[in-house]
Amino acid sequence: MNEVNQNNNERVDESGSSSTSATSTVSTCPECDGRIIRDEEHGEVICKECGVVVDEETVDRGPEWRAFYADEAEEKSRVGAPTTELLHDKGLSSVISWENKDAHGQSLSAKKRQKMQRLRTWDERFRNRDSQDRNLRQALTEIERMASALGVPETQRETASVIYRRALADDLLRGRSIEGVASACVYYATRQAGIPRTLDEIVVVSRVERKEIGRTYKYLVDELGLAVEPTQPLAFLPRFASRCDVSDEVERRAEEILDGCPLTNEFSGTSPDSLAAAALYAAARLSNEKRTQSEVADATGVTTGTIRKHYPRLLELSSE
DNA sequence: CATTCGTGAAGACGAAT
DNA sequence: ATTCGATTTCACGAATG
Repeated sequence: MNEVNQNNNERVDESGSSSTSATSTVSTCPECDGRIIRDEEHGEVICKECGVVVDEETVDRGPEWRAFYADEAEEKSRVGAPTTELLHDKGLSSVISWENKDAHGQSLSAKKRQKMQRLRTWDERFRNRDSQDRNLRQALTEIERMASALGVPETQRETASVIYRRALADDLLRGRSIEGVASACVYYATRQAGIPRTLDEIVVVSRVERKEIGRTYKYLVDELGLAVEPTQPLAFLPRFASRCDVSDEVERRAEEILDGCPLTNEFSGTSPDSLAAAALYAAARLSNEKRTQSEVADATGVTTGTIRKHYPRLLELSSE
């Protein structure tokens, strides 16, 4: 009930901007100090630990307006207005009496009555929208709060918000707490981005039980027809490694171990975070940076027993 | 002495019915 | 909605270095 998150301290770059380092390799992430990797496929520079997209020296929060070369103009014109999903709009409210009387207390003609009835139904719709807005507003601050506590980058917060909006629009919130759905949205967003957090990690910053988050998540995925790829053990590795404070070499070794294991057959059904933890333990053991099982367990949220159970097979398969 | 290892009961989860 | 099978967790004691 203690532990967790000693590495999430916000570290702000006090030296301000400048730093005009050429477009060479950046090595540490401004958000979490993790390793920065160049993603050739998407032409992005990203942090493998938290998923932050680091473009040269700034985090890109908006559309790309500028094109530096002629060829880029086409590519970058994809964007529209620089909107953010994190904002909500205020609605106006008004009250319409239920009585069919005019301002003088006189009864209304049949025609006017019909008109008023139409107005009421519209009023009802707007009022309904208002309550949705309040709901949304609260949800968005929740998402913000949890995301920043977890070090989840902007883009993922936005997808979380988008999902929440869809859930709201599709009337999927009945009987569910705002927080629960918001938590599930954050969980989904991180998974979607390929930098998944554990349900346990979400629980730490959420006021909702793990069980409910899981249930809600599944519900959302089903109802909204969201496509989620099964989580890969490799996705957990960078964060786990940094929490165990092992060298890059050990991390790479753990990657190799996981690479060498066909997930489809041998390890189907084994939860990916368990495998990541086991691989990490195995890698540290192979190198001269041995960690105890309980150290790895504390850092990863996987129990010692589970690590024990898997690491021998991982070693076996990877050494062939 | 700390760490690792093996075990079984109990809970949680996904798939199938 | 319930049942079934597999996995994970937890707690314990034994073995190991």
